[in-house]
Amino acid sequence: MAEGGNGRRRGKPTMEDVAAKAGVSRALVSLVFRDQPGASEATRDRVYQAAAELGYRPDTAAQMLARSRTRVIGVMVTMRNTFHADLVDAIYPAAEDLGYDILLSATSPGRDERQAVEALLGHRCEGLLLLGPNLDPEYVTHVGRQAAVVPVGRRYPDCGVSSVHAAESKGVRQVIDHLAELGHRDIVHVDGGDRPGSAERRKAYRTAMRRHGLADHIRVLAGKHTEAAGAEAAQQLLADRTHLPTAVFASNDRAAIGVLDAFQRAGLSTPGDISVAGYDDSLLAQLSHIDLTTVNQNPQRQGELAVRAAVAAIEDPDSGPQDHAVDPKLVIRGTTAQPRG
Amino acid sequence: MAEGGNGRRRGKPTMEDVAAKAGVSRALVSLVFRDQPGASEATRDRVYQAAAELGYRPDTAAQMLARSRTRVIGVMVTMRNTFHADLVDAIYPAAEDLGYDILLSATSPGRDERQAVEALLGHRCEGLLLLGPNLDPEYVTHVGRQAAVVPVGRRYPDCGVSSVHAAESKGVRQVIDHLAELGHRDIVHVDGGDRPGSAERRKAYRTAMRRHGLADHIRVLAGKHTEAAGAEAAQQLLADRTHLPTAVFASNDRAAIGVLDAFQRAGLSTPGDISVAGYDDSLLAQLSHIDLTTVNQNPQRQGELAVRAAVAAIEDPDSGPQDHAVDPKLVIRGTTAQPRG
DNA sequence: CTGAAAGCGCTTACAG
DNA sequence: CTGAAAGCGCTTACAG
Repeated sequence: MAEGGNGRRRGKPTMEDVAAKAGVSRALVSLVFRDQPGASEATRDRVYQAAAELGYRPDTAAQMLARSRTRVIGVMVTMRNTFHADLVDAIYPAAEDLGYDILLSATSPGRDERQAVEALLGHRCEGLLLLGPNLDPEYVTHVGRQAAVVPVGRRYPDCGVSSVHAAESKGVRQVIDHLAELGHRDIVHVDGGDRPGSAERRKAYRTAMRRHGLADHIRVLAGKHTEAAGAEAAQQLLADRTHLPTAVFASNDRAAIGVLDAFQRAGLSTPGDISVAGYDDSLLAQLSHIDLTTVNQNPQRQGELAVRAAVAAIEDPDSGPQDHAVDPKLVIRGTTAQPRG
Repeated sequence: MAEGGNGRRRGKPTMEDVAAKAGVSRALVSLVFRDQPGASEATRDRVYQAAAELGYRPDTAAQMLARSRTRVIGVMVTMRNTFHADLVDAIYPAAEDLGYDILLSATSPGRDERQAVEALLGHRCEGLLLLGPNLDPEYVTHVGRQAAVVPVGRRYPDCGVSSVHAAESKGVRQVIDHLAELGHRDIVHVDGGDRPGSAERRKAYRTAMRRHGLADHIRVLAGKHTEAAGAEAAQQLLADRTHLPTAVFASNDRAAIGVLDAFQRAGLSTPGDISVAGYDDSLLAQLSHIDLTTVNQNPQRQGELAVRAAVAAIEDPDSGPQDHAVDPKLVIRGTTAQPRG
């Protein structure tokens, strides 16, 4: 604030300026800012004081260059994805703890995943967290040679990279256990087609049904992780009212909401007439008027593990790739209950 | 791919390596990569070829440092905010057109707006787009001296910064015009308390009602831009069924959805018994089972203008601050219709 | 603690 | 086009 100037100050203060003002050497200022031993408390104070008065802030680009290390972890995200938002919430503090800086690069219409990744590589990220990637394995392998890549939410076996993902089968199993314990037998699964995680969830559904001796009740309807697809599946069920299931397990929350809505429009009440469960514990599921029973994938833990995995690979390049499976948690809300009768 | 090595390659290729491989000078490589005149087509090809074979990519940090210009625009965002996502979609291509790089910094629980901004300043962003900021004017003024700051969605008069925001009053006016033309007179407004844009929308509601000679029907209920607050406001209305309005205009979509839900639970149908309109044209509003009449704030245009405003301020520091008001557009969907009668 | 020096990977003139 | 040079703002070791 001791600036007094008007207009934008083009020449920003450098370490040199701080050193001059504090009456110390440039090397000492560098040392103080890096929190290294070798300066007395009094000197540190003087340096910080001078820096504050000048509005000095170390230049990240210069630091990166001089260190030949950036200490930056890049994160490829999709803004609209609330699960990614949850992950990012966990990633920032985890990175800070380990002394790393985070750079976000978003995919969006007109900016594909590769472009987002290339931008991060240009910034010389040492680590690269790929949230819900849809990149081909060859490319991931290639990028994995330039940075410590950690896909989150999908495994890339044989690409030489660590990954973090939810233990899908455990989440699905919890859902089916929950429904079966309530007394449901006719439990239909609306799947997510080729969407991430769908294949695992479909398979886990079959397995869990069999475990409960409900092999004969296995029934999978094709879906797509959209509300419309969920509604359509529900219409299919409603077409034969005499054989309505007592519960529907959808492959994600959006599809579950479509199912819910179609049932409601058809005059069925949830969970009175039919129970519905989703997957993701999205913001939508949490809305009080939806109040959907669903599965939380523990993004907090996944984000934290992803950062740690990247840092491990950066700091010890000889540590091999590791797959981290995070246990999801069933969240019981208002759309599941005992079947009528 | 001509790498053949195993394990992560620590020493990344530099311009020097490319020059050697292509058999040209370092300066020439620099020139080619910056797309400057002074190299023949054949030479350019050779350089690009060599770079591709080596997997060379210019080091952003080194470029920034050497240019004493970063050509980077930082963006402070909130991941969970879909409006911000829409803005970011527009910001990337707009920045690329003008030759700028984008750096995203997210706010999140445990990482406040200042922290997000400071991180961007550390990366020497020349421009700073603040999406839906809640920073105090003093701080904005201060940051505005270090970079070309452009708040989006809120004005900071007297802070010496340009801003981009929606022409709230025009959006509200379109909603009230629409409802009035349908024949509604009892139009209640559920406001957003102190949330961004709420004050303007509240005021515009009153003005628009007066324009239609509906001053006596002005009625504002306190809200909060949440679904719960919307539901609560609806309960208040339902408490006196004999004086139910024919239409409700909520200050944002989430509140509108709360209103919708409370009415439905009370056995009222929309738009049959009562019309409901929101604001934002969020993803929620677009869900087919909600299908909410609302106002689109034209994020595409706002994002584009924000980038342009920042670049204008960067490249011509003498251009004064400018406020850009973007016209919103009414999106008529299924929750509004003629009142019963 | 200081002070001088080299280097990180680029850009930017400049003489040839 | 080349080639040598200075500089961007730091870090890093090193002799004193």
